[in-house]
Amino acid sequence: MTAGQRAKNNTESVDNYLKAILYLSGVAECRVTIKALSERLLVAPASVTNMLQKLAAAPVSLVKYERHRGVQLSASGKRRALEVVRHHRLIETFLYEVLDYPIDEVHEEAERLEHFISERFEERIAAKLGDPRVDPHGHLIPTMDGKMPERLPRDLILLSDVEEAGAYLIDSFSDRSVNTLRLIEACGIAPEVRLRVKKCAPKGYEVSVGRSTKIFDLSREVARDLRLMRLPK
Amino acid sequence: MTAGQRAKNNTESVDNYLKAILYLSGVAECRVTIKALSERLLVAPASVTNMLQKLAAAPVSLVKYERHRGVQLSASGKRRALEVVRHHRLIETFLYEVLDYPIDEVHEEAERLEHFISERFEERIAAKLGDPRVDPHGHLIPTMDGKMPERLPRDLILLSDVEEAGAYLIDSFSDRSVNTLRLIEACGIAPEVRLRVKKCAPKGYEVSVGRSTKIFDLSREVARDLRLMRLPK
DNA sequence: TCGCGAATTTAGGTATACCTAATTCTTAGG
DNA sequence: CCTAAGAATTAGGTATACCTAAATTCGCGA
Ligand SMILES: [Mn+2]
Ligand SMILES: [Mn+2]
Ligand SMILES: [Mn+2]
Ligand SMILES: [Mn+2]
Repeated sequence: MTAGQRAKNNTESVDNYLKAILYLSGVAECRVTIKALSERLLVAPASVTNMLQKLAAAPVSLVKYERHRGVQLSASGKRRALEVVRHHRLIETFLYEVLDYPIDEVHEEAERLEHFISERFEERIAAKLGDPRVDPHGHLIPTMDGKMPERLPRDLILLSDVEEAGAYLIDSFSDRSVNTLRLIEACGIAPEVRLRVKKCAPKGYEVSVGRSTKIFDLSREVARDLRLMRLPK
Repeated sequence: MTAGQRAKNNTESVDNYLKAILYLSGVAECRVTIKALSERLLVAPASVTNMLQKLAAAPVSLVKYERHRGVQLSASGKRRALEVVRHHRLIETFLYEVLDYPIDEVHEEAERLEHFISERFEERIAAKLGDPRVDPHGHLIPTMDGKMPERLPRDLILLSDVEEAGAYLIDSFSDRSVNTLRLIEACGIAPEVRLRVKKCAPKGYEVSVGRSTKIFDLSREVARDLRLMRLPK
């Protein structure tokens, strides 16, 4: 990626479109609709169409776009999206581990800075952190060479989908809802920590965390933000 | 400063105008010409006039501007400029001390990031660094409450203005020229280090640094970037 | 004191990234 | 198989921050 190319393509706005497409297309990498992007980015559908046309028409096009049939990332679009996600998650880890940020403030700061740090900055914080594999929310960090690492095949389930009491391991949780994050932290919830589900009721869940026996009530709302790994019985 | 106000006023571009005015108006805070700003910011004079008119007309105006008579910072313009300079110098110090950046790379990174870090980020790196007084180039860091600290009254002189051999203390040096910075570092030059000037010739200077007896040749070019403190005899 | 050149300002234009309103396309249900 | 609701696109407009070229203003030196 030459300096010139980068200057033209990678504005903050473009980065955010690429990240949104990556996220919305999921592991199956299916086509993403204008409407979905419009909702995620809080931008009018007309603006999305406009931007996608530009991204597709660029000298080195970042998306595959066909009128009325949605978008997918091109190879270089995906490369850039993963680079930005790597920035985001490294920055979150750095803020949390080195600068002692409260967990509910790392996301917002990372969301801004991810677009403005240099390759050197990326390299230095990765080194400082010992090339971490996951961020403070348990999300995998794309590698230096631009690939999302394979996760060990885990039997993952959202807490909101759990229907029977039992023991689980916390895999990861959303980085977006400040309320959820505060609550989660108050319970001692963190990636790789044990979670015992005591009761599943329609309005919420009773759980205990780690080796503590204290019982916490988690709402359905919060439960949708919590991804668990089923433990073999 | 409310969030709304901030969103409207403090773009990267506005920040850079304010910093440039602060710098060019000097300690005497005299008026700055459009031409001087145009040259420092690498922007056409017409663009400068345009921007200054907007800054002056803003709901809370950032500059005092009168047609054909140059600009000065208003109280709030100065406050913001000093805040950005504080960001810049704290970031430089952080990159140098915590992330082990080479000295000649800190400025460029800081020049970008200074506009995008939050108050929390500022607070955390300042804490991590123990509220440093100066940056790695020896420049004073504005305080948290937005004032440039008084320097102890020092008898300062540029190396390029030195006319007689003698002993000096290095006060500070420019953060802008990568070439100068590399050279300076190779000599072991750093703030508060002793510099002995052995010979002043028209094409340059012969100096030794710290307790070393090794002689280095510094060009006039480089000498203009080096600020020294005269030592009492 | 007058005019000329430099500095500044005005006028008109570009690119990015948004917006709303009007139009067109797609497709699922009747 | 047709149609209308919803999705997408087009058309036309805004704000920021630049640009060049043309017009104006200032102040210094003859
Ligand atoms: Mn972002
Ligand atoms: Mn995260
Ligand atoms: Mn800057
Ligand atoms: Mn500096």
